[in-house]
Amino acid sequence: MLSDVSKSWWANILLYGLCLGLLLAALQFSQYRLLSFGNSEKWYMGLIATLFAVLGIWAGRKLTRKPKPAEAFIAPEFRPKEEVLKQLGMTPRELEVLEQMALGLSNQEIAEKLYVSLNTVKTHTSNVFSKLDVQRRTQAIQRAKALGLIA
Amino acid sequence: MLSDVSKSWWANILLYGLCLGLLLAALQFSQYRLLSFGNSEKWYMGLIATLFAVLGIWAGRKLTRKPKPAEAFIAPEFRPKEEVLKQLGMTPRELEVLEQMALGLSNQEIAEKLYVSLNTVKTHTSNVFSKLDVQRRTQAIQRAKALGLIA
DNA sequence: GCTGAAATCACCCAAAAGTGTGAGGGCTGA
DNA sequence: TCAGCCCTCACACTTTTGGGTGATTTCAGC
Repeated sequence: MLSDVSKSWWANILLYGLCLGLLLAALQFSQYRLLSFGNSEKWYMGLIATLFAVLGIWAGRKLTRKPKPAEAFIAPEFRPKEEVLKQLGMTPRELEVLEQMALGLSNQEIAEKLYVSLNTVKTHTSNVFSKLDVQRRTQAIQRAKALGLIA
Repeated sequence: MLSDVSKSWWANILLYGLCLGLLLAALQFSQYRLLSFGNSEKWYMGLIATLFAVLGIWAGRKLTRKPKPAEAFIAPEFRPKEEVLKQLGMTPRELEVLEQMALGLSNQEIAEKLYVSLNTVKTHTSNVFSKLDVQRRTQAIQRAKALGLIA
């Protein structure tokens, strides 16, 4: 099955292919008028070449540039990698605590934000650390980002 | 004065401009042979157009793609923003400690790595925190990254 | 030679973080 | 219904971190 990203990629290919085809057709059509102009073909050819070069640059930019958030086909929201989460056995609550941790909050602040006790947060953080195989929260944040668990 | 980045940019422009010029020259030259071929110009023109489209795509890619480490003109090493450092009054040693901190090391580990005492590291970290206007190391790392002080 | 910035270190104290154990309640699938 | 997972919380303990003060040394600049 196709992901959203690859689908939009194919849409781009089709779009630009269509543009190219149209331009080629226009080129074909213009041949008839051109021939009556005699030896000015040289300049005409240069014009066509330049036109296609510009088109190529434009297409190249469009095709290779990363889509900006505003123009993206799909929402660029962050999604934690589910397979990694499952593999580590990370529970939803633990991930939540991890996210707050990455925001620079203290355990106490996390507890207040999530409406649980400080001890509960400590339990979660401990579990997170052992699952990520780290000793400190700074390492946990690093690792979680590297694994794509948090933004 | 030109920065290294903008210098390489101009070098790219020159290079691709040269390629374009060469191709145009080749086009001019080939006109003579072409004319004797009679009405096969149509296909020839299409070929030229395709050629330039490909060239354009190639140039577009080259011009807009971020240079990879291996192919970059200049070393893509991280450079902390000097003006921000000066503005914050961050000393070289403090920055060094900050970097180690961002690697997830404890104060003790930083002390061993930098061959100083734990107390010295604590002094540095304290200074870093007050200069970055934060209370915890997690926040300091966040802020330093946001300010472009560390990678 | 004086001054100031930077780096070094010590000591003390408080707060936060991390470790380990135990335990109760809720929800779910076998 | 019952085992298993998850979430919750407590308590005790150690380690780490952060804050404040003060001191010494080195070194560049005036």
